[in-house]
Amino acid sequence: MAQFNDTSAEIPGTPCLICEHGSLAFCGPGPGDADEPSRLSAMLGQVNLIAHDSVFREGDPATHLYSISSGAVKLYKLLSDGRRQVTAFLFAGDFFGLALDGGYAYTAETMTPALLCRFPRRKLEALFAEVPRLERRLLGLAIDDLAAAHEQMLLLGRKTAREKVASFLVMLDRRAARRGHHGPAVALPMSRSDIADYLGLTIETVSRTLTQFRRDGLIGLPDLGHAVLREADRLRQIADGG
Amino acid sequence: MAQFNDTSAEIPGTPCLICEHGSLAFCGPGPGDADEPSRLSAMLGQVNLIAHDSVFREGDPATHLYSISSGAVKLYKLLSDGRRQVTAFLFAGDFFGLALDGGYAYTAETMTPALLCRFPRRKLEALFAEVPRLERRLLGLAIDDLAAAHEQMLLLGRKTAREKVASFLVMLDRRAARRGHHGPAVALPMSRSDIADYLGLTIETVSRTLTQFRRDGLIGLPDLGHAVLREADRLRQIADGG
DNA sequence: GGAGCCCGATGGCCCAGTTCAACGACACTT
DNA sequence: AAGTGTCGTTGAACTGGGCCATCGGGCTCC
Repeated sequence: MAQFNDTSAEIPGTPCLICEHGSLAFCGPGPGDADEPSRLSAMLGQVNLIAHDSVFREGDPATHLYSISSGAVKLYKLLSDGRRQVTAFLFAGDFFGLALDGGYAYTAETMTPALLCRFPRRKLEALFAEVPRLERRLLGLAIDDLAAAHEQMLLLGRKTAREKVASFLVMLDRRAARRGHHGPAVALPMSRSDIADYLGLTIETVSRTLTQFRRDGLIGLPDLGHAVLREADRLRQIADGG
Repeated sequence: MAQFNDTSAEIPGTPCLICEHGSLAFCGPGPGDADEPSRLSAMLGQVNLIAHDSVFREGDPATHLYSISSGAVKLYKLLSDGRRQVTAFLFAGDFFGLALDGGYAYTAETMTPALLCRFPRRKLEALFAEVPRLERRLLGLAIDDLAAAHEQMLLLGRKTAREKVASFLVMLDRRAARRGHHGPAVALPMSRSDIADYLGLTIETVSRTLTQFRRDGLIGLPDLGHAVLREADRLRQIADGG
């Protein structure tokens, strides 16, 4: 046996798959900084995780920033009695783990097998001084996250179950398109329970609402892991409260 | 993240009222940057607004960053049919208006007469190159906001009316203490309607829940604009799902 | 291959919170 | 001081979505 059997595998070829995602990922190189990717790749590590694996938990010391090379991740917070709020679904090119000394504000868990790039926070901060553009990009990403969080608050606080589910499908579709997935079906790597905890609903209501959309011809449900938006415009209308 | 979070500052006599708030405000100078306050004050403008005045609206071009010198401000988003989600209540020392080129993600409105400091975004960005610590502090504040937003998602998606109102009172109390207000009563400068739209409830439910807390001896309601937390620990317990 | 298990779908009932309505307390105006 | 508008409280009835129970399909593991 001339081979290692390391679970956190080293990836041959490119030093960081994530950088292929370019402008979507915060480690993507910019036009004017030819030396930046190599500096970054020198300090980043890769983590290979199976599905339903925990990346870190709420309150853990925030040691790394993560970026998703492949796979899907969810973020969530818990109440003491087990009630859960999923605050984000993340896919290839997305990043997470931005936190202060108080520790991570949420738990991060894979939904599928996933390859993550991670950067030690301390080392990244040292690099900020040399590559200011890096910090600028991180601030931009934080602002994007903030806008998404505000949008989700509007959904959770003021939308009906029907509007919530429509918003969810439209959001997944838009983000899949942004990642270059233009197929007819949107991937649903998360469970119905995850969807319910993301939308502030119960599993039953999510299930019923999806069934109703299917009966109304708005969507197709070829299998549990996919949805086809047959009437995307109508869904967008429903999502916005029409 | 001490590097992001280093907002501790001693405030000498400064031309900007906002800087009196020291560590709370992002324009407060740091120990090592003696020339920073003057650079900042050179580019900041002050805005004096009456109560219930609009600072900017969702979608407006994001020209300035704002910091509250005195008064109280609310942020909110609207659905097309008028449903509203208040996403934040802000007080002296808080800042808002962080946005990218897509424009502001929310509307900002005063709840009381307010004195705001504002910084032109473009000029501030130019200053980032000279004073990197500024950008670091802004990133730290954005991360704080993000954690608060996640906490609010948990509240909106998974807490009961009783837990929501308790959380709201406890949050106001904690933040008032942070601003140095240690009196017996918490100020409620917002209307019942604002509270309802912040908690994802109706005015009636907020009113009934406050009355119930008062009957149970948990709070006092000396007048419409104040609440006294008589059993703060019990309220904290309720807020966390106990 | 079948026993057990997990997950999602569906039906029926129920309740927390909404909706509708009335009313009282102020503040401002004439 | 009477008229009017705004805001908060309270009561009564309603309902959207939660809760509980059942069922069925696909999976893993003997």
